[in-house]
Amino acid sequence: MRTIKSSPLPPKASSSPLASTTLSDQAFECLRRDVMMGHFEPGHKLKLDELQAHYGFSNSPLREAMSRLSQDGLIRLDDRKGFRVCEINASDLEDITQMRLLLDIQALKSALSKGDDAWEAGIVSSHYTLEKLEKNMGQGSESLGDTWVLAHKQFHMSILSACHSPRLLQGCASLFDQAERYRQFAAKHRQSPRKKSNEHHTIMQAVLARDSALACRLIEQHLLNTQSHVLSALALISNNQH
Amino acid sequence: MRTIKSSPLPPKASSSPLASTTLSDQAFECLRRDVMMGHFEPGHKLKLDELQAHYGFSNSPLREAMSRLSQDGLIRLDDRKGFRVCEINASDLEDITQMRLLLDIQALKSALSKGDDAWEAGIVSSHYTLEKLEKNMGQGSESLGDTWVLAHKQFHMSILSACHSPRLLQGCASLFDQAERYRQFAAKHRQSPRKKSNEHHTIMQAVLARDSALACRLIEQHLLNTQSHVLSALALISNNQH
DNA sequence: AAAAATCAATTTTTCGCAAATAATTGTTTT
DNA sequence: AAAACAATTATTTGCGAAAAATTGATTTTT
Repeated sequence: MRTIKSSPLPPKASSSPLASTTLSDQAFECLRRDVMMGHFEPGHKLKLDELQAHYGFSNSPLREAMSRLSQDGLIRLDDRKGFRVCEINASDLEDITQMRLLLDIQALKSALSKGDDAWEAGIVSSHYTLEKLEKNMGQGSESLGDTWVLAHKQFHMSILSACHSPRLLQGCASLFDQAERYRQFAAKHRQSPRKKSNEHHTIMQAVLARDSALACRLIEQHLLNTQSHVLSALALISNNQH
Repeated sequence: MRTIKSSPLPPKASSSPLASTTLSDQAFECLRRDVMMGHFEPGHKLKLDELQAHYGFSNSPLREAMSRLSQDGLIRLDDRKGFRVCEINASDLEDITQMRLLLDIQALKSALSKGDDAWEAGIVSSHYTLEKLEKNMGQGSESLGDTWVLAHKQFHMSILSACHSPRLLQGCASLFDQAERYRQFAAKHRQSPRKKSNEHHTIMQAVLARDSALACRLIEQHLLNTQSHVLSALALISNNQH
């Protein structure tokens, strides 16, 4: 069962108005986005022909994009057996969460000590966008989920953005994408509607108040909540399929 | 000035007797090794023709290998300007070291609490190999440096190997490679001979004794020592070139 | 007759080559 | 001397061929 909802056909990346980038880059972004958004089922085989037909990119750029992606924990490359989207399971999610606890909290501490006024403004801005999007939730089209994911990532990364370490930031971003895939999967296979919470607002308040201890505690809880939420969804599904 | 010392010509990876792997994989390993070992100058442009001539791999496998490598912090990909080996500078090294302090120590704690007898045996074994290699240092050929690098990495990773988190382990390994590149660079541009130290032995003792606090402190010192050593070498060079 | 194994055919991945597109270098002209 | 232009160089990308794996079928054996 294939589930590709986005990206019509031609090299037309939705969020990249400039076409001056490489085709490989565009393919990379499209694929990363679609895998993260859960537009592909977890174990799905990524056949070259199908991707060519769906994206409009040709052999070489797609292959390069997937090669890059395979180093990022989203898709896997079996020797001589092609590419496939990484499978998901409980222990892998726990690994992701543990890493996030380590990296995100470190990045948060660094950001809190180094952030300036522009940084604070960025946080307020992205939070505003996120909240507004959540208010209109449920009515719009299916692509609204995509914009929420982007806004959600933007909010979290804006908080960490004042951290000076490029590697730490990239690690956090990469882990966010991997976790987001799990969240999307749980959201898709869930009957009860999304439970509203104002965790993001509370986090923002603590961050703006530069209350490091509180902010760290809240982020930690946020990550653990997400994990347990997805874990229970995973358990439900494996039960249903039995 | 090109400085490629290894890998004669054909697809003959030195440490991979099985030729059943993909050409892309072989190219990936060769390139990673050669960049890590410092066989390429830091800013060096990686032209397809040159690499084809030196390794014997053709266009496509090389391109895929470099695409993968570019996600790993060793080589860089400028849009439409090809690939080049990442440049080195003091602040980047500091970033690497900070990340290593974060990840390695976490992995060490985890390993210390989970390691079994086989784990201990692995540490003793790799340390023995490393020490033996260091005794014969300075007499052998130039490829002896390469084997030392491998043994050195093997020793450090054998300590961490009991850590259960795949992501943490991979992160430590990746950072090790990046740091190793700096170490190689410092070693190459250094007049005073390598100063002997028994840090590795001390670390091993603390690890085998499961003294977590001591082991963490020693690893921390080890990483910081390496950093300051390379930093002073970097400073010397930038002075000389002025 | 059923199960296992060998073999053939199709599908898919991998790789090399060449054309097209972009960037760089050197030259000429204003 | 500066700017525009032309020629060379290099990267990017599409395509086809070869190698490998998967699938399905036929045969053999129990």
